[in-house]
Amino acid sequence: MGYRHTNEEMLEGALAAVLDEGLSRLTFGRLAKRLGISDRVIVYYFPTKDDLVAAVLAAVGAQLQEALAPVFVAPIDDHRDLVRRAWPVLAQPGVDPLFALFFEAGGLAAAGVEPYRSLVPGLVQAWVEWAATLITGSSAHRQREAAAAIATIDGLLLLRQLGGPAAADRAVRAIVGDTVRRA
Amino acid sequence: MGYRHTNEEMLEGALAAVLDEGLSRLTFGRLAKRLGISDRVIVYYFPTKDDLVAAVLAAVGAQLQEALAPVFVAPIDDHRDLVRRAWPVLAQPGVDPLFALFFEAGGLAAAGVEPYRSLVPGLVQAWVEWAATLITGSSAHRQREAAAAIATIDGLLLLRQLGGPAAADRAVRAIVGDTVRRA
DNA sequence: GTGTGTTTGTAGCAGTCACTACAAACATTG
DNA sequence: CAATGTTTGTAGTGACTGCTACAAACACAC
Repeated sequence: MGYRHTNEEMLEGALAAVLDEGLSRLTFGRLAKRLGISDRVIVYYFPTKDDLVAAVLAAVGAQLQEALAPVFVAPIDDHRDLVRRAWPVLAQPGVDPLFALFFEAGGLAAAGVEPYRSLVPGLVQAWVEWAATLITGSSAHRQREAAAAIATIDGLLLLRQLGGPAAADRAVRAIVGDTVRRA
Repeated sequence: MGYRHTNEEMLEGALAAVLDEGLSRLTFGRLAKRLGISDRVIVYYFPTKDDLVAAVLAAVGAQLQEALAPVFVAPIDDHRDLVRRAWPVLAQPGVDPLFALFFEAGGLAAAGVEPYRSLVPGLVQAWVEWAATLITGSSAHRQREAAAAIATIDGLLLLRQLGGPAAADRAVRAIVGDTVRRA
């Protein structure tokens, strides 16, 4: 038998743990107990808590992009086009806990808490840039619409977290409902 | 000379403290040190930490409404109309720290952390309802546009916190179209 | 003055946290 | 076997947390 634990296995466990309990309850001790191992194995692979959090946040970012990938299969005209297509995808189960994590990390980043302040903006920027490459039109148009799309989706999902699904659905109807027919 | 401390004075100090350091660094000890008083005076007025946090969050909510009040002086047609008028107001200094607090509390609420989970949704709901009363049109239209306005503004300000002012400005341009008015 | 409410000093509680020291058992490679 | 890397046990550090106990000084209303 090989060694029992690997970096990836523990990262998966950590991701499951934070999806379950949130970042604020991620500790060496709790994660070890959850995985049924010694806490010092985790420290062996992630020498500091920041190392662990950074790895978890990277995994969250990857999961978020993976969750949004189906939205970007077809060329996108503008941010409202994107929201219209994204909303059914964002209604899938598993999306809300993922964004709950994102908002928790984003809130801590906005509050200046390390290591979130240093890590989350990079995630958002990568996300916007990735969206920009999948929108049609001029470079300026793509950058504008990508930023608007990320902002709108984030706002809608935050409203869903804090105001409930009904309020978010109402907001989506207002945003994509009045269809302006423009080229 | 009267007693030295009142509920409101300490609440003001607590609000200033969280605007400075964030909710995650709000403790009895730090607040007392900042105010130059004993920590047990704070406990005397706010017997538990949750009492203190609840009072601070209520104050934050009031400040947010106060900051947004100038937006709602004129009748609002729809959420894009609101965003167009709100953006110059939201560029005022002091708005960003206030929303950083809101996002910190919202993130913790999304993560299920008490007492945020129990307190923040009420704030958001009150905010949406308040906005709905100031939008013109039918009841359904007002509710839709109010929810969309809150979602859009939150998304834009979150993008400003995490992606920088330039990205947020780009997003606003895409959302409100070419008729952006700047002050 | 008496009674009641406020402020502070001093001290401590029990819990959690990230992190460390050290030794021993274990697996893998060579 | 020898060398190296991995896992665990036991134990502990120092810092911080919300919260409490108790007594004393203080302000105020009556």
